[in-house]
Amino acid sequence: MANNTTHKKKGAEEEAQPAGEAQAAKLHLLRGFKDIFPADQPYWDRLRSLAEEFSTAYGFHRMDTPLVEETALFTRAVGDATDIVEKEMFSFKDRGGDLVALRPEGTSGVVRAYVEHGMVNLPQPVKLWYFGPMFRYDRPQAGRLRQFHQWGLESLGEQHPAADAELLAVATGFFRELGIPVVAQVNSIGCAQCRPGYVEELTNYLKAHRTQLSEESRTRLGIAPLRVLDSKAEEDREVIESAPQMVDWLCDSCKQHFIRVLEYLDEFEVSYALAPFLVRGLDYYTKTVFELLPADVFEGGGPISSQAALAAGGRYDALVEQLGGRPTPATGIAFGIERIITKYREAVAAGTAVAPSARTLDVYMAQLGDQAKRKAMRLFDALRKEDFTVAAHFAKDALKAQLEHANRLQAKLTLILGQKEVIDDTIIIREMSSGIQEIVPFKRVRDEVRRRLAQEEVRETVDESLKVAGEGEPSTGERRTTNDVLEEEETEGEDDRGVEVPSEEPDANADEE
RNA sequence: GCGGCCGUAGUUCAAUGGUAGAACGUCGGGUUGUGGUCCCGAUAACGCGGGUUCGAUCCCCGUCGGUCGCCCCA
Repeated sequence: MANNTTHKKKGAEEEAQPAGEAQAAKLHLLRGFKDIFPADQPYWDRLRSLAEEFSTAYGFHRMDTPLVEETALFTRAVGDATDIVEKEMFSFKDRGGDLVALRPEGTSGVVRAYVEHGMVNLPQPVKLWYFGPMFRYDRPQAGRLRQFHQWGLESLGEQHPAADAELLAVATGFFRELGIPVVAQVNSIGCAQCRPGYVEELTNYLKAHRTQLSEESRTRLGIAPLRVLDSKAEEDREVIESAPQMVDWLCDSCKQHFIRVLEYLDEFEVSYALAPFLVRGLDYYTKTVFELLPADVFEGGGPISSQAALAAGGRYDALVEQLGGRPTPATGIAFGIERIITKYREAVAAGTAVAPSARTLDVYMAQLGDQAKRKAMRLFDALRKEDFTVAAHFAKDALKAQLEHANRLQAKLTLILGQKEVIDDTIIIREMSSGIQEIVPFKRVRDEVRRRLAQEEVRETVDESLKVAGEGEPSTGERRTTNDVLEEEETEGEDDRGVEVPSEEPDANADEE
């Protein structure tokens, strides 16, 4: 795992040494890792807050588990024959000699915590959610990173099929809210009772058709026959299509369970597609499994990209016991945040989704001269305490530079405090969009800021409603909206809507010092 | 782990077997109390190592990295 790094570092050091005081060696990101820039944050914030909103609405509670766990946890939970464990785990010996790993997925840690802390003794089910980074030492490509983020939900101690359906309901609601059309694919892969029989049948079938299979599938046949089913190789298609299907081999209880999951999906108004050949890569799944794919991967009929799944999950009734707990049924789902953000951006670019709103800046505090600087610092703090978003650059002296800064930050208002204003006990308020500015008594500055920001909001609301109303000429309906909003504003702020000239008396508003 | 394509300023791109240009950005100035436009100036790059060559950023090999695909997965 340290290969590239080591090479790189070695090279860099050798280079840096002879150079002596010359430039230090350049450092850079590890392969498959990404920085998340300020410009990206609105997207992340949106997903994080939406994830929290949906999790909470459906009764899940936040659970954070460590990024590092004993390697054994994952080999036991995920399965030591899976690729995730076999060749993709960031596993290493720590300084104490323990074999530890960066978590490759979220369920294992949650289940470990459930068992370790005796959550069986809590009212069941225990519904938990998490959001955080996962690590897999994979070769990076589209939709795949070595550090990526997942939002996950787990219902522990619940065997009811409604719990599975609920997860799909959360997922489809979430994607609808974001504006990303998805298709839910659902299947059941049975349990320890019925799956072995099916696997045997399938293996026999596949062996019988061995010669028609791709080389890859032939190899897989010996290791994981189920995996042959989701082969994307063209030559496999025919064989797979007429292969025996798990649904026909489900035992009664699995069958009943699956049917009821589907019924509940109807109740939740989740549209889904049966995917008889959907199997999942983690060993712990039983019964229900599902994947949510962006709807557009089905367009054009081409092969479905392998990194397409935006979310996936299923039931894992055996896992808790496998990790040393009492037999406890459970079901869960995980969302791939980076993949979702990619789709979300596409949808925004296509105009089918609304861009996340960036943080706006209410006030920029500009100052000239040392005395003004000091006074501005106090005002800055006062404004901040009133929950305005405020920015300033007290290290800059030139007004020009400060206004440039304000402009770049897209401040709505800039307050300008110079020597003259300090002497007069006034301050300048500049509206950045129009460039109109006004001198007001220093005491009134907070009220004035509040008033102008309220107006600004009204303007934005009006803009929005005009936009939403569409391309037609402004109708009377919209005009009414405008008036309504303004009226509301008036009752609250008692301004006659004099736009830029607020000569209201400052009826003895509380001084603040 | 395997394969394809790619690797030039902070970014997006260009040119060239004799060490490189632009745009945008950034910084400064025009405007020492006024931004978003404009004008002027500055800034800054050939991923690394080796080979071929009188000489390589250009050709070859390797490596690292990026990207896409396979495997696998969110």
